Parts: sequence; structure tokens; C-alpha cells
Amino acid sequence: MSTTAASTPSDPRDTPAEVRVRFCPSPTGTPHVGLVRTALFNWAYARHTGGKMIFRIEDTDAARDSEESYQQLLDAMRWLGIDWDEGVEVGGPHGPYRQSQRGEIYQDVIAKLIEAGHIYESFSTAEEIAERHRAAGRDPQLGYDGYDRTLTDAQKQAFRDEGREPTWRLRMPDEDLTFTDLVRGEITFKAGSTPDYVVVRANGQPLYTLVNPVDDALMEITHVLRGEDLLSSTPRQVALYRALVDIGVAKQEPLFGHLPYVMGEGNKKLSKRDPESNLFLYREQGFLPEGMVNYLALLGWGYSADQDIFSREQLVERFDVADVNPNPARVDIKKATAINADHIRLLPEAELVERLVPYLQAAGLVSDPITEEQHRLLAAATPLVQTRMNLLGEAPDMLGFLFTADADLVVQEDALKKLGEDPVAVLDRAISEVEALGEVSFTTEALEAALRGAIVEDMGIKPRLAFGPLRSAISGRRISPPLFESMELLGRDSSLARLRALRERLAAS
RNA sequence: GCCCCCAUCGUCUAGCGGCCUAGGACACUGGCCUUUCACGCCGGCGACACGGGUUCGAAUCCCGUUGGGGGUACCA
Repeated sequence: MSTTAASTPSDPRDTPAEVRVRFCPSPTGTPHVGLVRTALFNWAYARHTGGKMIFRIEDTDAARDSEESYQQLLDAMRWLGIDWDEGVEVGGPHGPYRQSQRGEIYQDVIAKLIEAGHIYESFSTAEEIAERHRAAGRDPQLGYDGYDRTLTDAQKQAFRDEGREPTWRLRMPDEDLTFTDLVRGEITFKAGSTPDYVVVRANGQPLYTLVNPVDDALMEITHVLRGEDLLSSTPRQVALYRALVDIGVAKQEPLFGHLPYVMGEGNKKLSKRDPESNLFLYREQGFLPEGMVNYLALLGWGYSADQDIFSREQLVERFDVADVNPNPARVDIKKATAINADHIRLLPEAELVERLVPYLQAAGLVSDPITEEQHRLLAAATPLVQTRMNLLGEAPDMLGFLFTADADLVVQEDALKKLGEDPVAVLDRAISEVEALGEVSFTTEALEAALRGAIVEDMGIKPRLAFGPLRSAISGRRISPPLFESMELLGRDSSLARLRALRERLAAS
């Protein structure tokens, strides 16, 4: 519950009384892991400090934004259990929380910035800027040169008479700009390295560069935790923030913390195209939200020196931005999967049953809604697969044979190989042993005792080979959940039918 | 070009001057357990990018080099 964790030794200001963080995505495309990791870190920090999480939508680009994407963002947050205290859907004192609905607020701020002289009209085109650089013997690649800073009214009028509409640029301070990054420490951008930049389009619409800091200021954000890709735009934001403080819109500038990149294979930034960047693909494959949260948290942060499996509660208990690692993290599907597997094992059995249902339904193995009979079977089968699964999506493959009619069971090619010297004899013996077992004594223990006694001891066949043919007959697979347990679940009639079916098939060939 | 960030096993990381002959996890790998496959358990392989300093002492601090990455828009 301590809020002092937020401050770093070099932080010159007092730690704000309450931590207020925000997650402010643009609703474009499908949520990707880097974005969600950012949401998670903001959330974890808010919860750790007892602060507030604000969820704002930056939909200022009508051409790219979509309602579908917005719905997916909500879906992603809810799936992972990342909740928010103020923002879209829940409201709050600083609404509205969609930038597309905040136009008047921005116009008001723009008017104040103009009045105070922080932004000025700029008529220069990109070509004119480059041309001036060339004429002066400078690199034409250099950015905006500040030419319009000192335009007289007459000059402006002349441009207007040509039919030109100006953009508005922020007057950058002509001095080194330093801030203390929560993750990286003190960072200084040299004076002159950041040109005056455009904050309002020629058509009067504000740009992200204006709107983002303005909303952070109005929503009283204290800690801006965002991706490293925004690090180099921080001097611009800080400069604007200072202007906002000057005109009374902002109380003070927030603290910044830039979270490391999330990379794909090799050294390339994870793009939205890469399948491993799509959050929902993980869900489809059967990642548990617990597993996903755990793995995501490991992208730039660690729970402790010798433990990397932890719960959401443990994350909240320990998370601190100051402990975030500055180097880029690569997503490793295998590690993510291994972590998910651990969470599957940690789940109470009854809970796992419920989590499994949608995956079996999607595969068409059980009905929707699931019948009582199916549910009973699944509940009995779940303990057999809990330590065998890495992803919930593996369940249909592992348990399918239990939910398939005997006549529809397909024995895979793979399961017909390496069945030993005389699989027909083994199956014959198994059939007679099973027949001898009554309905009531058709249990895992009785089955194992009878079959082991007959095939392993009597016939002298090694266990490895002894049960192979039975496994193939029962499950149709070379690899399956434990055999005797599976037979018990299937029942005597079904087990016999399957043993006989494979026996006939092998005898015929 | 200019500006900024980053640099420990293949990967994610612990390490914040002596506890480091560098710890953990995933992956890989040898074995045990075992009705298959897993789980579990025991073991192995495997890293401080390089060069200078500072210091009694450096993976840890400083500088440089190299190598990655990002920014440099009337996108966000």
C-alpha cells in the first residue's frame, strides 16, 4: 500500500498522493501482446499502489479506427481481468473517455495556447523547409527549421492570400530537456534536437501530439507508462506539458516510464502481422488468462530471482515500475506454453472442467449446452489429462475418444504400428479377460490386475508391448490418457466393442 | 545525416563494487519413475560483446568501440 515505491532517488518532485495511470490505445486492429503488456503493467502498478487505472480510447483517426477493434479491446481487458476505475463503459469525473467526443475540450485548450503564444501558425511546406536547408548548406533531412516563428502579420496575410491554411506548431524551448524515466533513469535530449512540431492540422483538428498530453493533464495522470517506441517523442510531450502548466490546464508534468519493446523471433519488432502477436490466438489455442497474465508480466519484469510462476495477486503484490528491465523482450511461445501448463496444473480440478467445456464444444465433441452425462464424463476424465496438457486446446485431441461413438472411432495409422509379435493374440486374451469381469467389477484396479496378470505375467509380454494394442483399440491413438482408467470411463460394453473391432481388423489383414 | 534507447547462457532473466569458480526459468540433453504420453525427481550443456579507465577489488561505476533498436509526419 506504499506509494513511495513510485519515486526514484533522482526524482526531484514529491511523489503524488495518489497514483493515476492510464491505458490509452487506439482502436485499430486486433489487440497485440505488446499493447496488452502495457495495459497489464499500468494496471498492476495502479493496484500495487492503491491508485487508479484510467482507460481512455484515442480514436482521433477516423480513417483507421473501428468499433470492432474497440470491442476487441474491451474483450481483451475483461478476459485477462484487467479492470479500470475510470474510463470507457464505466465513466468517471473526467469524461468523456473517447477522444472523438472531446473536440470542444481541445478547441478550448488550443485557444489558450494560442493566446499565451505557445503555439504559432506555420505556412511552410515540407519542400520549402528542405529547400531552405539546402540553401544554407545544411542536411535537407533536418526537420522543421522554425522559419514561421517570427512571421509578421503582413507575411501571414500574404500566405493566406495565396490560399494557404496554416498548421499550428509548438514553440520548443531552446534548451536541453531532461526528465527522469522510471525505467531508465535520467534522459537528456539536446537543445535543438527536437524541432517545433505540429499540434493542430490545417483543418483545425488537433493531433495526437496535442490531445494525448492534454487528456493526461485533464485526467490528472501521474505516471505515464507506455511503450519504448514513444520514448523519443517524450521531449515534445514534456514541452507541451510545461506549456499546459503555464496556461493552467495541467497541475504538473507526469512521471514517464518507458516499457521495453516486445520483439518477435530474431531481432524484429513484433508486428501486428505476426501470429504470435495476436492476443486472441493465444486464447483460441487454450491459454488460460492466468497463464497469459503470468507470461505477459515476464516481458520486462521478473517476480523473483528463482520463481517465475505466480498469480495475479502475487503480481500485484510485488509489481513496481522501478523493477522493470529496460532491454527489449522477445516472445517465446515455448516458454509461454510451459507457464500456461503450470497454471493448468494449479487449477482446482472442478475449475479446469469448466474451462475445458468451451474447447470441447468448439470441436463439436460435446453439445452446447453440455449435457449432464457429458459433464459427468468430462469431470471424471479431467484428472487424467490435467498433467498432460499445456494448452486447453489440446483437450479435444486427448479426450475425443471418450466422446466418440464406438463405430465412429478412427484408429490412427500411427497406432497400428509397433504392436508387438502377435497383437491379435493379445487382444483375444484381453477380450476374454474383460468378458470375465462383470459390470460391477469393471474398475481400473480390477482391469489392471486382470490384464497385467494375463498378458504380462501369463503370456510373458513386456508391459510396453502388452498394452499397446489395447491402447490403440480403446483410444485409436498410440498415445492416450492412462489405459485402465480410460476403459473404466468408457464402460464394459464400449471397451469390448472397441477391442473386438481392432481384433477383427488386424485378423483380417 | 541528426537525436535517443539498449547490451549477462539459444531465449526470458537474477545481479544494483567484494556473498559470482555468475543463480533461476524455458528450450536442449543424460538418468530415475512408469501401461503409452505426460507430471515429478536427480544430473548435464550453456552467458557477463570488445577495449580502455576508476578501485585493494568490477558482470556491477565512467569513457570509447562495435552491434542491435527506435525517432526524425498535418499516424498513433
